[in-house]
Amino acid sequence: MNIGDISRQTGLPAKTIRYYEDIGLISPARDTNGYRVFRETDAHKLAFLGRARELGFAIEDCRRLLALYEDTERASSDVKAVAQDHLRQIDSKIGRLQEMRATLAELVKSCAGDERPDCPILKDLSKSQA
Amino acid sequence: MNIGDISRQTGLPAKTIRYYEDIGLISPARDTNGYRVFRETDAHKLAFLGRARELGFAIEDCRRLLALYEDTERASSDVKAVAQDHLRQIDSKIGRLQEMRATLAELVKSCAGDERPDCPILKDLSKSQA
DNA sequence: CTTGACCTTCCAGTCACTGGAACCTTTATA
DNA sequence: TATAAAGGTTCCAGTGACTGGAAGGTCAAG
Repeated sequence: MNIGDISRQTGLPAKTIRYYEDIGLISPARDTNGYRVFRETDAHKLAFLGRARELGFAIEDCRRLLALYEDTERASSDVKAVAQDHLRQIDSKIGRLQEMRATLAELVKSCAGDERPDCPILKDLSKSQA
Repeated sequence: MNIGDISRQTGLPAKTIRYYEDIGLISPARDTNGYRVFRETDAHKLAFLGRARELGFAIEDCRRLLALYEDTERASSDVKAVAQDHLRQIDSKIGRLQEMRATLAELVKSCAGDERPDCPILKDLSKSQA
């Protein structure tokens, strides 16, 4: 399988796949013409990576998860720890976004949105301390 | 006021303030020794920027908002449009994060987290299509 | 034999800073 | 007065996870 095939199969852009090789997440074989050759295991790893990235895991987390995936002696607690940590980070991100959202929604609601210059949004932004 | 003073006053790192000058958001005067000199208007602008960034506005949005802030002929609808657009983006971000969170929480819950290798998290990540 | 669809590498850009080096200026202290 | 500490300056490189584009090699079809 060439990079285009695997790209279609996994839904990952070819650029991304090359990048993953660059940073050592995968090491596909090479054909005599220099083309990358992807086998079953590469396909599996890429699918794994794609799914982990979808769940928001950072690349370094993906690296750790992939290592655990390939280590049949792993403890599930190690995997769980990575996931829990990520879950906490997602929660804090959501929290911060919801704070922003609340303030912003208030401001948007209070702004007439007409041709006049008077604007509570700008008023809020320009006040010294929140 | 030197950069250190304004940094303490606004809570923005000196590095950030220099960066804001670099990209043309502010243009503080210069002393004969080359030091930046910050006046009231600079202080106001920086406070404005700090607050807008806190609300998650992108730098280019900040630039637009600052321009509107300084344009006394502005229409509040222009401000509102920027804010609404940002609000929509925050909402979509929150939505995506909540989806991740839901899946991840399920997986974490289903994982024993002990010394055994069996792990539903890895199982999920390795399955071909979600 | 050429066209077009592949593939390759390498370099630069994204976003909003942040760290660090190398150096200059001002202020406080011995 | 010498010096050291605490400020200031510029410039370059790195962050994360790609993405775009240039310049060029390879392969199958007509």
